[in-house]
Amino acid sequence: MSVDGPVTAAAVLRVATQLVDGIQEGLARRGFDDVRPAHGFAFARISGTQATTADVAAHLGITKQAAAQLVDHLVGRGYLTREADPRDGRAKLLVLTKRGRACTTAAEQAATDVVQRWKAQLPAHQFAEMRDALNQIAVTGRLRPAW
Amino acid sequence: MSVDGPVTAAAVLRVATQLVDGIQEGLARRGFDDVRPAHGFAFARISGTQATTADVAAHLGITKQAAAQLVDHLVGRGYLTREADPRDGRAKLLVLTKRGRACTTAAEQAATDVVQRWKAQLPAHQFAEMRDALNQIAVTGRLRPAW
DNA sequence: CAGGATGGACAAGCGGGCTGACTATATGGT
DNA sequence: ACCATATAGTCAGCCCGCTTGTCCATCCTG
Repeated sequence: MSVDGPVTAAAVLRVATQLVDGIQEGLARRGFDDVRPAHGFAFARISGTQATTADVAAHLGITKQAAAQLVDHLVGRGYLTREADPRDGRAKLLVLTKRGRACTTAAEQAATDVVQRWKAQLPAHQFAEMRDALNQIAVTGRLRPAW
Repeated sequence: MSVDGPVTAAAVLRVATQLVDGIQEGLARRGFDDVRPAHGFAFARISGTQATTADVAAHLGITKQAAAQLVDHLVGRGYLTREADPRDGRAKLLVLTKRGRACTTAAEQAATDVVQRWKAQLPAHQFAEMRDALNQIAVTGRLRPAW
């Protein structure tokens, strides 16, 4: 471990870089060239349970002003709409448009493509072990849009 | 795979986030609170074979102006010095100071700490499988300081 | 119903990266 | 030997994403 700690760490970063780059590239190839990784994390939150801009901010670990700016971008590009929240006069619910849902799907496909490439490079049992191990150590972690 | 592609992808990102955050936090705890992840990647290049600012730029995938700025910061903070290159009158070799070497060591220790935590959460054979799998799929990837 | 918490917006600023232009030195072809 | 091209580094100006600070409107709790 005294030597392979840093090596394993570097491998993790390389793999994550591959993934992020692969998703970006796959999205661009599918016609979504105006979204950044952080937008994907926002989509992930919005496509779950109902979300407001403040929810997105908390999810991404950024200020609500920054989140508002990000949401503005996505609204302007036709990925989202802001709808009045019937239960809270202050809040505006973020709703994915058809294009927004298509982008989410495309991102999932692109991510799957990358994972599939990894799977093809490894014996089946080793891929499964890696996948399960990652899921296990990831449970406590939050998802950050930047480093 | 149709469902666990995205799940595995998210796990990779969470794990990478844990690592980056852990390194940052570990460095701060050891007294290096004025370095960012990108600086670590610069150190990695500089502590290898002799490097110039342009080398760092190429390694990080940024412009040489941006790299010069980053190097300025590290020189100002006492992590690096710029020395004349005896073989090229234009170039300035980047040399780690004692503090720079100490920071590199601290970063490696912090990274190892994070990996060690993962190791403790998994059966030994599964950790080994994961580590080997990551190393295998990482070989082709470059290391990006940002996404 | 008062007082604090929360969603959202506006303004200003910062930092890290970018492009563009320039100097000085190296290098390779004629 | 000379000139053309490439490269290391710097200066200047800009942009974009995010920040802090401030404010309003609406909510929830005592």
